[in-house]
Amino acid sequence: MRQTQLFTKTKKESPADEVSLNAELLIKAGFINKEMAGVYSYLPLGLRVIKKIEDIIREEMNAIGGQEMKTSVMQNKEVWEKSGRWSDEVVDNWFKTTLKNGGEVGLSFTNEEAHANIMKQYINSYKDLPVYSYDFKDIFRNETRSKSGILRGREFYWKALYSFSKNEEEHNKFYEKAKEAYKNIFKRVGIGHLTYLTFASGGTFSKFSHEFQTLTSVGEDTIYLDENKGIAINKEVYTDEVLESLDVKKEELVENKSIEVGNIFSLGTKFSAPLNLKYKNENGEEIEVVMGSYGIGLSRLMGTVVEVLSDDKGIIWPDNIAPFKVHLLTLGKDENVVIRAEEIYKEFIEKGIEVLFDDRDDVSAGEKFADSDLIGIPYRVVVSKRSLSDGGYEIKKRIEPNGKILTKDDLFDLLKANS
RNA sequence: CGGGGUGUAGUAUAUCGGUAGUAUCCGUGUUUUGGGAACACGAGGGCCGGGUUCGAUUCCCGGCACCCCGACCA
Repeated sequence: MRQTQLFTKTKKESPADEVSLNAELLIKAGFINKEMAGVYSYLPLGLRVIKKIEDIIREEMNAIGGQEMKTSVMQNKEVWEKSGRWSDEVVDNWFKTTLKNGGEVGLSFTNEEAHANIMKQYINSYKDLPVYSYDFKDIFRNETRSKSGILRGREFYWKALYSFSKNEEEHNKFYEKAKEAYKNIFKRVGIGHLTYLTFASGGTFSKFSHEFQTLTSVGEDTIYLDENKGIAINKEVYTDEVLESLDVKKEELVENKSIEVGNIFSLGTKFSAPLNLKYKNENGEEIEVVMGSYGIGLSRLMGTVVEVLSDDKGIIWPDNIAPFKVHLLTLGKDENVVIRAEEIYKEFIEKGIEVLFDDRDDVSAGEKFADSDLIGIPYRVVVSKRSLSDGGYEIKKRIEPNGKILTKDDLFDLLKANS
């Protein structure tokens, strides 16, 4: 894409009404637009990142048998009354509204009921199980206080998968697979090295739930990390008993602030019982379905990446979720420079390498570099009089201080080797 | 929901009870191009409602919005 065609522009000034780093950088670089507290629009660059994250999650969910669907945002009150979660006394952060005919609807704040209710239509026999359904969805929560940019919004984007299994054993097998899939996701998104499987409170049907916590000082959670074992314990379940059951020693734990980027949870029959979600086994007996829930906040994940990977110049996107792989810059209006840049731009496109081409001819070199650092695309390729007289194209990784001059063939070889 | 703070051009800010200033951004022109270029000219502003006052952007009251701390949540 040509930067002259991109309608967003970078801002030099930080927004006055944002303190959090993720919002500051994402707004300055033109990835998101703030609409109101806790509500952000995703602009072309930001949407590209969200879609990259979405693709990674989709691949991992499909790999463990997930089937994608899209559940409605408007939710049927009756279904939620059955599960006991319609009342404001039970859930106080619903966004609810009234229909013209007087009926009430709510906007999705979570998805267990929606999925389980659909499954009532399709799960009748043991032959129908297991089933793993998921969707990507905008979720609405009437938070009393949203904060930290896109880390905690009133409207946010998530993936939720629900597992429907015949029994505990079948459930547990899938649960372990989901755990591995989640590890893959955070690794592929680029924060695997900072993200830890964390034991948290489980509820009625299991001792623990599992959270994926990314270390960052802006996090809202406190965890106790055992670096060697690669696991952590949420403060909410940090007791001697728990430590013993997990075979970790207090002396080896380090307290950290962290943000929950995902969680997986055994639900047992908490929803299948009230919603009457049952199947018949081989003997014709009716059995309640065993459920599990597996969530990731994509918008929060994007914000977390920005929080933990940026530097003083701007964002540093990991290769897998960067809006583009290459940021191509021309310096100067020299005719030969422009011709060579146009040439290599076409070649990037032909080779299927995602490229943002800073083809602006009225912008100084310094400004182009500053913008490029702020936007944070992994590879910067410069075409200028100097680079051409030095023998080709300068390529520099965003995370490295210095670049090098390569011929076109070597440049494409390098990019190919790193894709 | 408790506590604290802030609302001035697109953005970031200054001053002031009496014609609202600067930077950036934007438009025009000339000269520039390897780390946010220079000059000239031009356009653009006081959250909403009420009160005090000859006069309010400024002071007072109410509302709304936004930020931060706490409680609560992916």
